[in-house]
Amino acid sequence: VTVAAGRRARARRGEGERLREEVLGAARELLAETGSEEAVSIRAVAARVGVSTPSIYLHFPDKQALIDAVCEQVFAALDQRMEAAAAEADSPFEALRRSGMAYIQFGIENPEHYRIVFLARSEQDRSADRQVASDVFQHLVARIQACVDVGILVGEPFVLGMTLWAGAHGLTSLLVTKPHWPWPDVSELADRVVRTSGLGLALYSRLDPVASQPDADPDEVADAVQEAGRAMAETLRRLG
Amino acid sequence: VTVAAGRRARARRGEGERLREEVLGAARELLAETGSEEAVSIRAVAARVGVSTPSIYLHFPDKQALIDAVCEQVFAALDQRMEAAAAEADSPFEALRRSGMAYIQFGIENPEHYRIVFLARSEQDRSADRQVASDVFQHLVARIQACVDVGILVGEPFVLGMTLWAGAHGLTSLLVTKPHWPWPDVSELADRVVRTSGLGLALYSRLDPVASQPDADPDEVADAVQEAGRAMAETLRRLG
DNA sequence: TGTACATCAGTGAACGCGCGTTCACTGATGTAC
DNA sequence: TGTACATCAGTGAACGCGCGTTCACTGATGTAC
Repeated sequence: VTVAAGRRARARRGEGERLREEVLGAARELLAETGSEEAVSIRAVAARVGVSTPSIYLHFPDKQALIDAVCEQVFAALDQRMEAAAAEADSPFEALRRSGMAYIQFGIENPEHYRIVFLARSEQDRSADRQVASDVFQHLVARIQACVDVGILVGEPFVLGMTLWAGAHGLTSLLVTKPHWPWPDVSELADRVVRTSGLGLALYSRLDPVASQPDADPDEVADAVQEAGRAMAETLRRLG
Repeated sequence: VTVAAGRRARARRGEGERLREEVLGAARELLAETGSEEAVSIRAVAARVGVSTPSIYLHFPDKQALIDAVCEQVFAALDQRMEAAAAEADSPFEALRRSGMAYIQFGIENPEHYRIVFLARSEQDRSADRQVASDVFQHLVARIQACVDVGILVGEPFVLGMTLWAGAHGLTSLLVTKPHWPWPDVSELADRVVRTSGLGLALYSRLDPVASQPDADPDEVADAVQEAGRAMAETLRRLG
């Protein structure tokens, strides 16, 4: 926990809001350095900014409000990254893939921010979070809807979204929480996870429901898989 | 934080180890109730057992050792559940699927234990954890190896294992950290995620590497998908 | 141009709390003679 | 059968720490007259 170099110059009249931004920035930095909500104390944030502890309360009613504000910024940054990545693609499925990669990339680059936003227990009342988080999810659902529209995915976009989210989040959170694990090449693994989820989803959702039963006849399953693969290929050719 | 009913009876000579088990059990309970490492204090554990605070130090050198011992138990329980689930299957691929479902189920039933074991930042020095965690992972790799042996999956079991783990862990950790999210039917979603990961992995690993390039020709990709689906179906028929 | 005054942007000291850990101790239990 | 004593299983009180939060305050900045 580093203390600011000198005593911060006092803001002029009407510029009190400046401190708010500085506090938010310092909290974000401390979070990135320590990686746990508990480690970011009001006192540490104040010291980092170069201001006395009670000054924080001029702009945030309590500690939770400060943390919430940081989470909001993190969600917004993630959303922006994913949207930008998707915008570079020339097809809906590719857009989905790129946004998935951007998600994982964001987590890798900001492990501690990712941790508090997606790995900390979310209490029932953090409505700000919920709002912005659901922006991220709404955009995912929209990208999936585009894939459904062109026929590359079939099914209910909300549920498809959960499945894809689970895949990307799974890898990201493992990377974030187990940095000492003997990971193979990370970007290759990310690519693999994203493609596996996408292809798996495309295939699974085309599968005859009968073939998904635990007691399905093996030959029937085989036929269903082959047919699903054929149908998927046909869609790809049509779109290509 | 509940306090034990009465003062606990003192152990007889040579039965001092009994307290160790009681402390471990109380720590496990408190963890399940509060769900955060910080909330499980030495003082609370002692109170729950009905013993004075310094007594804990008779059996654990410090708080970290106590938490580590609890994690070890949780890993062991998870491993046991997955192995038992796999044992009921009559084919390697089905064993893999069942162990995946058991993993998610375990997380849902023990969200707070899951949280500290898989969602808390793991420091470099928790070697006990690493040991037991890798038991769980070794068993997963062995099950995947069995699938590779019969030809239903192709590739390097370690990397395949990461991908599957990411899928199951992704859903589980989302369920654990975002209980207020508007989840659809959870067991159906779990089934979907596990099957999607399995099928996706089987398909993806059979895909001609050329087709996985970002700039691959769409028709080539379509052909590769169709061929992979056909090859997968053939394997399923052969095994069925 | 000068001055009284309201407002704004902060500050210093203190509060009570729960925490991990240590230390010198106590008193029951078993054992040697 | 009785007694001195070592050992074992714990205890009570205290330590120093960092935390979130509150309260009465200060002093610079701008404005009204």
